[in-house]
Amino acid sequence: MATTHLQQTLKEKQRQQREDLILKVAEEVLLEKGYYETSMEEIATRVGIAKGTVYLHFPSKEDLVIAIFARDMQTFLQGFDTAIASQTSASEKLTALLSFAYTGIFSNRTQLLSSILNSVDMRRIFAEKGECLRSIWQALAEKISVILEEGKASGEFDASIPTGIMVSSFVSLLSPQKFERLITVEQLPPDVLVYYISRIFFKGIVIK
Amino acid sequence: MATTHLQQTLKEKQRQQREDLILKVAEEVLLEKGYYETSMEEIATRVGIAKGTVYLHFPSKEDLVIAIFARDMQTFLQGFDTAIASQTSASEKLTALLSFAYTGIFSNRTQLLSSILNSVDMRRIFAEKGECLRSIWQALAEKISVILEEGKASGEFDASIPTGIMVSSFVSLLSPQKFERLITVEQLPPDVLVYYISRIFFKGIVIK
Amino acid sequence: MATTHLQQTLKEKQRQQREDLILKVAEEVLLEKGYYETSMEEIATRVGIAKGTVYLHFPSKEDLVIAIFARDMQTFLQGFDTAIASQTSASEKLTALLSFAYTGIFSNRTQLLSSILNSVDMRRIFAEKGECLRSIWQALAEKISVILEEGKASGEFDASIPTGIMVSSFVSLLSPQKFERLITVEQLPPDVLVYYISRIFFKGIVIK
Amino acid sequence: MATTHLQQTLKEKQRQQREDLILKVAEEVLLEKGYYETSMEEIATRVGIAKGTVYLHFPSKEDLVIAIFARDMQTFLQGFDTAIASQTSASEKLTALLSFAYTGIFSNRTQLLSSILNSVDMRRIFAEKGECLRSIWQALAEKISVILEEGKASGEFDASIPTGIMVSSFVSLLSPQKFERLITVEQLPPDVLVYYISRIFFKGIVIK
DNA sequence: TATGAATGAGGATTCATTCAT
DNA sequence: TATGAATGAATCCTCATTCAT
Repeated sequence: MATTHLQQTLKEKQRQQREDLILKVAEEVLLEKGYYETSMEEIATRVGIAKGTVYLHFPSKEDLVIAIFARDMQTFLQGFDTAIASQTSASEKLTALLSFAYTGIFSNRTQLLSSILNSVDMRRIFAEKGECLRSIWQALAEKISVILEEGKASGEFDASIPTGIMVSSFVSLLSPQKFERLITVEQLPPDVLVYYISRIFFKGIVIK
Repeated sequence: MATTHLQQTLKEKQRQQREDLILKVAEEVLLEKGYYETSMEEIATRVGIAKGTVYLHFPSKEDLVIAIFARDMQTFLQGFDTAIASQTSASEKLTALLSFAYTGIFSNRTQLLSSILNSVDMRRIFAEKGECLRSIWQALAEKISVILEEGKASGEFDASIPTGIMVSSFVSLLSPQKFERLITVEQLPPDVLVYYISRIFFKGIVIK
Repeated sequence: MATTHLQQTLKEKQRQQREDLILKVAEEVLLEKGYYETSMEEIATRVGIAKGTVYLHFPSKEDLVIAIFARDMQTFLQGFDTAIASQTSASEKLTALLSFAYTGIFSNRTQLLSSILNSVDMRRIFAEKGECLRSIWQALAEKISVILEEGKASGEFDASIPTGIMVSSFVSLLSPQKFERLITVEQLPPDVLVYYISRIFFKGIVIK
Repeated sequence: MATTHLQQTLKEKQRQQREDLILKVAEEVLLEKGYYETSMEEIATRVGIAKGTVYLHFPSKEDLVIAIFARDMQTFLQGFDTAIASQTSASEKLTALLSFAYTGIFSNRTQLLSSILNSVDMRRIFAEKGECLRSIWQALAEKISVILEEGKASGEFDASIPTGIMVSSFVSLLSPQKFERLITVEQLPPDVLVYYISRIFFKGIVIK
């Protein structure tokens, strides 16, 4: 019995591992080729399993992609909390977020998140199937919102600017798309980039 | 002779009109559905012509899409110049640009431009066929760059922030993607949005 | 009245000339590209007229092709008679025919005739529409048949070989397909080729 | 393990069988309709499988056709060797070849081979993709060449006729195209036909 | 459970033919 | 009469998904 149960758990663990591997590989291919140029075949091959096996984990290509994003956003949400945990002021928290998005292992995922979320194709998919994603996204926007409100309350941020616009602006600056060239081609160190972006977001480009 | 010539012109004009109509419709469908979910058939049907007729104007789906972007960017470039023509200070020019991007008839196109240019799928197509687009894009970035340099030279803008980062930040804020919800769902008037975005970009969100 | 009639004739002549030109050009393209790779568009363009104009002369692509072959076979039939006119013995006549097929301006057409008649595609077309062709072909086979019978009657040819098989064998050797390489690549002069082919046909390859 | 291996072999065998069936059916349709009138759809339907399945075996229509010819020529080459194995003199060998080409199950294939190889359309396809075919063809011509040279060396054949011309003539007489009518319409038994053709090729039609 | 062969809907593209001008 | 824009049937090919083994 106990053995059976352990085997159960072992199998479950293996299953989980494989699922994670599929998600990881699929994410890579997706980032490289985009949704429509990515075939289930290629994902399976790269993982080293058969096409059918992917379907044992995810009922459809759409669901697979949604799972990728769900996981990424979840991870992001967690990293998010970790990143702001050690910070006190609202602006420090936001800077820490930028840092988290542009630096280290997560930069690739941020890239994926924003790059694909922006595409019309993805939007359609999420519009139909991605209810769970929207809620995570909501949570994210809410967290940023809270920080901004905190900053306003403490007199740090300009309370006359609507929080919603602040959130959107911040999110815009958090998408690595537009800054990619600076990092890859012009070899700008990510932390320098983060420094300047936060400076712009907080103090603007105008000399006072 | 004169008649022939006029007919020539007339036909040419009709051809041009149809081509414009195809571009317009295709742009709409593209914006709704994205590249891969858009079929030539649907474009043709919506225009009210046969599939084959589309091919009389554009040799392939890719070419059609590239034509759309080329036209949009061209139009944008022109509107751009018009928009900044009557402005004197660098910050006024940038605000005018934001205004141009978010207000009036062009807002849809800005949407398309940024929404599709960001998709991985489009990137691949443009990487192969869209040399002309890259040059227009270069021109655009260059123009913004010039304005920012002007502002720096006149002491208006903070010269210690690299222009490249300023450009990317500005372009980020110029993509309507992230602000779309505010306009459509929360009914925020575009000019109010522009007011706040420019305020953030110029002065930041921190209280001095 | 007379003028009208002359004009009529003139127009008719022009029409005939154009029709001939279309046939000539179409024949060239056909020889180069084969039936299915040849488009009506290309024929028209090469002639220097519009696609629709071709249809004023030939109701369909199939009909155009049939017209080409009808003309070619007609020409061949005439050249045939001219070629054998000055010959007396049956074998001289056949040699003259080989010479006619492989030498001079007609070699191209012989090529076309045999090359296309052999293709399955053409067969289908001729099976459906080419009744006229079959009759010309009949006439041709009949003429060769007559010469062979003459030769048999005069004791020149071996009467124990069925004439039908002789005809088919002769026609086989008359198709430039298999000998093309010898002429183009190995630069064998056509008349030398004719010399040897007739020698094989008449005396065989065995040493007596 | 053994089971797995056997299953492997079984599957492989089934796959091979299906592939052979596709080739066989495709060959039939091709012979009936020619390359361009043959659709992948029809081939699939006649085999009793779906369109896509054909593509599991052959990456494109062109490749399918090339595979047909490759197999046919291979088979021909083998039958060729078998046919001449039991013969001693050069002329007996050549007669055996004619017999092989016109008699029995291979007659259809000979038909296809010569009928399609002669069409301009096929030529174009093979020019692009059919390198392997050319080499097989070379081998065939070479084998015939060798037999003819043998015959010349043994004093059997007339050494004053160039071997190349002999080869081409022989190949011409080996194409069933021109003799088809005799067999199908006039009900001439193939072996009688072979008898006369070889007689013509060896001794000619002239009475000595 | 894992496989991968089979499916077939879907879409881009071509081109013979028609017909309004 | 000549044109060439418009048509749409036809075809190749892809790939997400299913299912027998």
